[in-house]
Amino acid sequence: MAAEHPNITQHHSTDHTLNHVIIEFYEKLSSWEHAIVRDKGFSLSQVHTIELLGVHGAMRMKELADKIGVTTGTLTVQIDKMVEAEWVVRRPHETDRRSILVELTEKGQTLFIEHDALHLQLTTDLTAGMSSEERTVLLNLLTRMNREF
Amino acid sequence: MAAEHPNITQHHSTDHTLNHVIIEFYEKLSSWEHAIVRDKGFSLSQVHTIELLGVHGAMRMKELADKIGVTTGTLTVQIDKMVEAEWVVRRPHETDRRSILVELTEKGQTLFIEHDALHLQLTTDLTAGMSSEERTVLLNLLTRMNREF
DNA sequence: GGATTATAGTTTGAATATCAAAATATATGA
DNA sequence: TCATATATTTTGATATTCAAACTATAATCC
Repeated sequence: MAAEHPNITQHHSTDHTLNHVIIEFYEKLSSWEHAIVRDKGFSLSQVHTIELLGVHGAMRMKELADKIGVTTGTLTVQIDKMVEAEWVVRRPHETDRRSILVELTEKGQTLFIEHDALHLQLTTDLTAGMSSEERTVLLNLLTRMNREF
Repeated sequence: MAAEHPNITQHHSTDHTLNHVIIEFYEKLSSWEHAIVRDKGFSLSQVHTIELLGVHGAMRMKELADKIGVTTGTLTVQIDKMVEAEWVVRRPHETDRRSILVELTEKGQTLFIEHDALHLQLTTDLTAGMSSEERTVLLNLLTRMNREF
């Protein structure tokens, strides 16, 4: 048993290996995001909120809370602060008067675009050694995984 | 401009699309992990710690803190609790007397294995629609990305 | 329709997690 | 040796989080 990797036996199936590679990828992204976030003075959840709103557009509180993985109570106070900072606004849902939509302000958009550019740089760096065909294949495979979530 | 996706223009380059797919994948994994964690009564950081120690084996405090994305001060109190719960132990570093190695106990190993099984199930589900060749390609591409981090 | 149950969001108070800075111990290099 | 750098812990203040109670609206059932 290798002293430095006590929990990995040598002859995993592809599935096990793939699983660990995904976990490693997730951990590394998570660590990268953490570092970015701390530098900018946001919390991790706030950046996730900006990312989600930036990529998906306006969303209900409940939907957002589910996607981030926090309770709606937690999200309420978080969104309060983000409204205060003028990154997002609340507006009523068109058809469901219980619901509230949250969306990025212009300032929030700018933050999203800046943060997105950092992600793009990372993605570019990580895939620098790939051919354009390989990047296309990766895009295809990840898209299909996202659909299955 | 599509009302529901105000921030995504229609004609992105592959790189932009790939970037957003990676972000989406990360957000979804993060949300999944959050939900798992809340059910079990751990914190997200604690599970990351268990994952990291499980996959990498024993690690120094500093190294662990960097990978998780917290300060060493934060990690100290977190590890205190995990030692208390008998999931990990501290032991001196062989050559550097400033450093402390953290490693999983048998109980911690069991937790890791249980958590890892959930991840494996997720990975299996997400790649259920792929051929074995596609899974191999995915493994190859992700491994190369991990190396570039 | 009217009553009941479910869902969306907010508020509150307590518990927890986080950081920055100071303190201690050891290592490294001039 | 002395000065500087690194690893960890401690501390006190701040921020985050949850669960539960509460309000408002929607959906369902008789």
